Amino acid sequence: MIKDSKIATSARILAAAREEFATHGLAGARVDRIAARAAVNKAMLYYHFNSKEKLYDAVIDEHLSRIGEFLEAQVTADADVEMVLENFAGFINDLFTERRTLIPIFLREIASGGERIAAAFTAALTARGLTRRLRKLLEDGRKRGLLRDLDSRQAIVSFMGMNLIYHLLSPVINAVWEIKDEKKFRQRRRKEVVDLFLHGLKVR
Amino acid sequence: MIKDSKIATSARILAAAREEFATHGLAGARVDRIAARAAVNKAMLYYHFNSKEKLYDAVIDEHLSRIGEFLEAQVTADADVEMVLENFAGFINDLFTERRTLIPIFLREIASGGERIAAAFTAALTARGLTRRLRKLLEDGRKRGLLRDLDSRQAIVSFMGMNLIYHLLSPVINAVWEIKDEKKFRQRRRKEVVDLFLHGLKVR
DNA sequence: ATATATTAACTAACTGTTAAGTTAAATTAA
DNA sequence: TTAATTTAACTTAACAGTTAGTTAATATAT
Repeated sequence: MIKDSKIATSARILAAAREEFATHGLAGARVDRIAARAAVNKAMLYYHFNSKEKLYDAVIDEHLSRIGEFLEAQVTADADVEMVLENFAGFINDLFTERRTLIPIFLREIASGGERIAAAFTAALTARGLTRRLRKLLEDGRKRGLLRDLDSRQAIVSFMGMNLIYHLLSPVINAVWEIKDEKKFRQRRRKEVVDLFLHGLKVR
Repeated sequence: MIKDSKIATSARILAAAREEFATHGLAGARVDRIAARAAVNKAMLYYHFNSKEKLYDAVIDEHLSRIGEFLEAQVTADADVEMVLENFAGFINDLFTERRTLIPIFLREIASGGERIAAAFTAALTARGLTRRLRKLLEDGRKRGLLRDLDSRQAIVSFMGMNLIYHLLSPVINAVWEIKDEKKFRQRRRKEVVDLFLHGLKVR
């Protein structure tokens, strides 16, 4: 069938490109290597994707739309602060665990300005009202005297940082803190992070 | 004078390389652009630094030794938890503010495995006993019933994350949270982070 | 039914350019 | 005078992108 083989080919190219761009970045990636890895003729990359840059764009877009799906699944539950924070921590964890190649691509995008990631995240988050709702949650808690008088944006950024840091810098952190069982450390982290943040947030 | 002109030339090349590698990464950097920016003939790069890779190494080493100096200055004060954490937050802040080009280079290094950064940080930190001392600090506080029963490594990693995140992801965070006055946000952050972490750490 | 045209998918070989790295000669300093 | 710098011009390899043509499947005409 034509359709099947078409999908298979361009999907194979995309998968190969994902790996190549993740390990070498846009400038360091080699079109010939992508073709070889996908087991297709190099001209097929140009037939299906027009240019190296456009292929890179396709890889980025694929990642971003996957993040969109993850966020979509997140919108449902609208419980208390604990629940929302735990969901968020889980979301970050699942996302970066499932999409191994996302982290290096993400890091390199940030290194070169991060405009497209910034735009995509802003659009994805505000479209679903997630920033607004997260902020409101903390501010309501504050008004009701349950949470401390902290700048909600600063607090949320801190929470993001606690959650993201190990995913972004695991090679460095593992070395510095002599972490042997990375998987275990990562599993425990989710709970520790929520606990620390909540304790830091609540009034005594 | 030989010495003066020698230093001037190779220092100019190094400075130009720092910028180039920061904006384009190793693979994306152009040797001709570095030469043009440094206002020297391209052959001078090879005369002074042998290869593009070695020049890149020199840039990395320069950054790492600067971090070493920052850490050195940190070793002195050995006060209470509050002081140590505030010093650390200040250290991170000063380092990344002073060394603008460090962040993109750092991010790209992590993206390509981060081995050299991991090794350098581990060596620099353990040589000065900073990891050990930081851990001991939290565990002593716990034994004396002042601090909560948290995994000290997880807590410190969280604190690192809170401190680093805005430096690493400012383009994204500014866009998502509509931060107009970046400088102000950054200034306030230091205090907010220490406050949140300490509150999260202390027993009620 | 069979021949003809059309199109998508694909390939091998090629091209032009870019960019790292070299060299041999000239200039400068001691 | 000789050693250290510096330069313009050059070489070479790698790489992104192209081309001209093939194959096989599908649609259209007779």
